[in-house]
Amino acid sequence: MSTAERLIESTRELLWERGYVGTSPKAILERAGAGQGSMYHHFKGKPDLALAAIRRTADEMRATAERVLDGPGTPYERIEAYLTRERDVLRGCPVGRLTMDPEVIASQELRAPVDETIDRIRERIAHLVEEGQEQGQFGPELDGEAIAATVVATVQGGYVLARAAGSPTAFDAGVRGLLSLLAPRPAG
Amino acid sequence: MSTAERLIESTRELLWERGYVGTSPKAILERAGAGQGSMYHHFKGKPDLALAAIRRTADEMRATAERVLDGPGTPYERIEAYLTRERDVLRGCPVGRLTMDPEVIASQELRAPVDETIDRIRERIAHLVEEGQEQGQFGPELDGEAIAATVVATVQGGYVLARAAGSPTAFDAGVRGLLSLLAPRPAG
DNA sequence: GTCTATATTGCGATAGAC
DNA sequence: GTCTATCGCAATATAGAC
Repeated sequence: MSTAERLIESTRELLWERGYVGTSPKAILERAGAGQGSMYHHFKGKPDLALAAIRRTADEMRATAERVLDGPGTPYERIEAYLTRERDVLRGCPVGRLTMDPEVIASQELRAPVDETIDRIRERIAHLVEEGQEQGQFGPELDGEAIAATVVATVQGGYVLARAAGSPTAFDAGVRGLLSLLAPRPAG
Repeated sequence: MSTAERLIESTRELLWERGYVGTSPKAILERAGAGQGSMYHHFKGKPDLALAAIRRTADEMRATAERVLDGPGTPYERIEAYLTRERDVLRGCPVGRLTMDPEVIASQELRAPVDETIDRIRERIAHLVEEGQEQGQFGPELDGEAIAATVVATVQGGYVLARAAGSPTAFDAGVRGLLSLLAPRPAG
């Protein structure tokens, strides 16, 4: 792996663990096994390197989510698959956690990949809910966009509950609760 | 307001805006209008001051939530009141945001008030769901603990969606979606 | 109790040798 | 391209005057 690659990968790990304000160039360099010069040769500085790392993490997460949401099964089953896919719950969401970072939120550039990724997933789920309605799996009274926001929020908030408690139990409970509310009508 | 009070209040504001790793003693002192000596006279250091601030914020949030959850109305109405109470959505949750802070999570002492507050609210909502079931307002197939986790997660995750988008719209959509799923059965 | 002065360490970036 | 050396400044804390 090239030095630039190792810098990006180290930054991704640290952004996930400690966020942007909690991640120092020094820590990145130590993890990547590189010196100061390498970083400033390949990147303009910390924000530039972080942007590359955030973009990659966001793209990866979007791909992972869409693989499940576009996979096999009924709309309900695909939403269920999205909600229950394996996650390292206590680590939190590498994209969502960035929204709690003041410097990410203050920067139009750093926030953009976060916004776009979450938005894309939300839209994909909204569309699935509408498909489910056409098939009679979900009631016609539901608003696809609103349900999609609830689904994504339950995941993102599940991480908060789990990390607060130091246990993934609450994440699983939140997902289970939502699935029980979403469960297809017997007529479905 | 005493110097110690001003230090705690300034710390609360900064923890909300920037988290623990993003908040420096210098910034606290500037906001409080105090010198280095005052802080180290009243508190053992940054962690000690942060603990006082977190405890107060957690206690306040718990009281605010319980005031609504123990207020008037049916179980559904009280959960609705909790979900729709006025919030400064783009600022995020002053308690929940701390779960994304590596140093808060690493410290048993700093995490405890966060854990206890979220847990208390969750338990109160779980109990409300069970009351609603006894009154036939919610279906007997629901699990109170799971629904409570979904409710709290929707709020916490709603902040994530809103901050990602730079607009409170998604928070409101998530809440609306959840309320539509929770809506009392017509028979209720 | 509060202040200023100071110590030590690390941050984020630059310079320039190799 | 990568390294070490260095810069200017802030983080966290201590010392000691007032």
